[in-house]
Amino acid sequence: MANSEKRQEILNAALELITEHGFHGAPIAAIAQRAGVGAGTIYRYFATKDILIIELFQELHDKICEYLMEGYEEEQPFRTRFLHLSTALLRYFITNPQEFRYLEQYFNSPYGVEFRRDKILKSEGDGMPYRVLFEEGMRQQVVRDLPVVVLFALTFGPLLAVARDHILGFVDLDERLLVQTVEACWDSVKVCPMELAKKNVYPAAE
Amino acid sequence: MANSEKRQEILNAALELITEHGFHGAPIAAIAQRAGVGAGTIYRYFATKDILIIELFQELHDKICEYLMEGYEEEQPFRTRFLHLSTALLRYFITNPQEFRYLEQYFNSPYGVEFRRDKILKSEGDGMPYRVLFEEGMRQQVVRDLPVVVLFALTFGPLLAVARDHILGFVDLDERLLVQTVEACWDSVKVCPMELAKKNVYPAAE
DNA sequence: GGTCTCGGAGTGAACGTTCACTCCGCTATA
DNA sequence: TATAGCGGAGTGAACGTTCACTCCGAGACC
Repeated sequence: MANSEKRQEILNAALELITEHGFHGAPIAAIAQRAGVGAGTIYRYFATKDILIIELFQELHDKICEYLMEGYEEEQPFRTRFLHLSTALLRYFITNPQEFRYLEQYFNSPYGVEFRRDKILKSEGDGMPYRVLFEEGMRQQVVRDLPVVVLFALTFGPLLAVARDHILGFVDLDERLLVQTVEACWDSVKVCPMELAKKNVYPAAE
Repeated sequence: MANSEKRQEILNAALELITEHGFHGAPIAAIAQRAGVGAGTIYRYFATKDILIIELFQELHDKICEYLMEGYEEEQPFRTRFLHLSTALLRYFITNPQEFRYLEQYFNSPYGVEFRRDKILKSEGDGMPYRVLFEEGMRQQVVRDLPVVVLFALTFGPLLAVARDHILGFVDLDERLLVQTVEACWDSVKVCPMELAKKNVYPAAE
């Protein structure tokens, strides 16, 4: 087994075991066994278990970002762009349940809080298509005038919840239902036409 | 210290420590110390640590249900009822951050999955005002025709996410913003007037 | 009333288990 | 043979749980 192959085997084994049994139910010894290496070998590639967990997250994160941007076009209208990103994200999750479960655990742990703190506080839009979409959309009165954090919550909250429920078997998200769900999310983020009309006709009323 | 007082002290200590450090960062020894009792005493009230965790959850759950139903009136229109429940829930969370953090951890663990499996599979609406609201709302074409699980996701997904972000200090949810957020949730759950009109005029188109 | 007895709640040191991590001998390759 | 990478038994710390013991207040008896 080549060098980098062994590293990948360790990451795969960690993904599988952590997905099945959680961070605390996946001891280094078990990861080593499933990867077909010795326990000590893991420490030749990752200084600590924490670092293994973080690097695994970063690999998955990069993979998803790449997937989301496939076929994404800045020139499309806001709604189209939102639907593209969100359906792609949801579709990725339900076709890669293992990766989803890992990410879910990661975000619901102190690791994830740190990650989000970084992302939110540094206000650059680099590589964050959603942020750009929301900020530009607010300027053009297509997206509600709410803090970006709230818009994120309105979008990712439902998406993560339905993905989880689908994977747990609580609902069967076929393509039609998936699109309906994402459209519903959009309706919570967009400025609805009636509100917009009211604002423009009686600007002082607000 | 009376008998039941001691039990409450243990529950309080567990709530504090688990909120601060997670399930795995709150050893029985530490809970006992904070509660001012011996480690062995805890096992006179709770057979295992798991049972302590589950009973603590049930106490908090009951408390919230009671709070939500204060001033709730079945006769009000759907939107009013939805806003009542959801603003109450969100307000409860941000004024009781410790309880929220505990519930969040609980739901994001195997305990929570079991709980939700029970709640979803038994389709009785007993003590579940949201479920009644959604099912009745769908029949009257006020709420979108989606699986109840998806409607739950559209509602609780954003609410939990913004509550968490408020508590972590990523956003400041004042009363105005809180209501705006809940209204946005409603817009993802309700049937929007244009859709309804379309459906009624061209019923065959769908 | 004073003293003795007893039941059971309370205690915390000790136990067995599990874990992340280390260390040193082994092996494959050149 | 020399070297670099690897393996897995070993290590100490930390955990949930147990159990032999302490302590105290309520009755029983004088």
